[in-house]
Amino acid sequence: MTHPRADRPESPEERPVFTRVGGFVDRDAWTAEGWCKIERSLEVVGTRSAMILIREAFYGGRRFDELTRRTGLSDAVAAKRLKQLVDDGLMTQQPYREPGSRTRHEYVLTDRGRALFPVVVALMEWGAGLGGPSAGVELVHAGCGEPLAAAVRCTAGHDVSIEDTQARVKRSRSRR
Amino acid sequence: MTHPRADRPESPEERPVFTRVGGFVDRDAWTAEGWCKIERSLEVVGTRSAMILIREAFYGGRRFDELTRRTGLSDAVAAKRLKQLVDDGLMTQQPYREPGSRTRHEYVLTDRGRALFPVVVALMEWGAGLGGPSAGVELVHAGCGEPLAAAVRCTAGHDVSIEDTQARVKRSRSRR
DNA sequence: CTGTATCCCAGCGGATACTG
DNA sequence: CAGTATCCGCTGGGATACAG
Repeated sequence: MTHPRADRPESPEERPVFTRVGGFVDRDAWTAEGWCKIERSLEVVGTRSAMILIREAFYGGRRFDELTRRTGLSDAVAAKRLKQLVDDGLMTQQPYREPGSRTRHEYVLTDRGRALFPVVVALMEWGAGLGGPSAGVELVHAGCGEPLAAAVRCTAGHDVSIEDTQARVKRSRSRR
Repeated sequence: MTHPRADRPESPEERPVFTRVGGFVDRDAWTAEGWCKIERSLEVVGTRSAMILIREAFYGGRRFDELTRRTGLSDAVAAKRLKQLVDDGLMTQQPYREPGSRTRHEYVLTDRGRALFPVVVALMEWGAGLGGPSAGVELVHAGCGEPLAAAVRCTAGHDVSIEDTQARVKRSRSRR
């Protein structure tokens, strides 16, 4: 049943990608009901404005003013996207009172938003490899000062490379 | 100079994000010349079509037909995006000859494309947390069968959490 | 200061028809 | 089979003006 099978045994210029295991899906099963988890993610954070607002939130931005100015987004776009991020549960608006002034709201990341940490790090790392100015914000480990890098591991704790990755279809005996 | 400073020392409902170190940038420096590495990434893989074509390439898709059918993209969009991905150096087109038929081209990921591995894994993992059908493609470690997860580490090898992350501005004394 | 409302344009992505 | 060309609707995002 879980018997390894190379889908295209010998290919020209073998550049390893995931090993496909079992009968692999085709289009019908794919697009059927949002099976692809990447597409699901992109429906929420697939826009430029969403990702850079989240970046800015990780950098510590909280107030509307801060978030728009430091992202360079227009008020309208920022407001719309922030509302969507709140609706989607990535941020919440918390009342906040500065001594002596009236109550404000601050946007703070929820756990779901904070769970994008590896995504943000991975995108930053990959973007750094594209060339361009090497200046900008750099993320480092507070403990030792070394820069961060995204890694892939299995839940058993092993480091996993692309060659060691198997892609298999998980069927969840759904009704119908 | 690199003296730690909490930008907003005590905030309501302290939800940790990155510690900002040094004078933090503002909008002018930001948008100036593409300093943000995330924005740089998004200019290349910021569209839905780009990401899911790359996903499909990781799954082993190579031929134009395969890539369009399994992504559900229209021919036109797939062709346009694939051309862009080739131009941007994420894929190459390799001639490929099936015994007995004429020469074809296959799209294969370059090293730069394959470097998106952590991004893909991180997005899949995050998307799985959004709910929806739990079926679909699952990535596992071929060695032990356990599912993959994205992790963040420093180059010294320590696991790094959000709380242990410092964001600092790297100025690269650029000309002008 | 924190948004909302409107107008506008560019780009994404689908559908269809056509080429080599 | 592997695209290209055209048309067209939708949305993202900027600008500007206005509101609480």
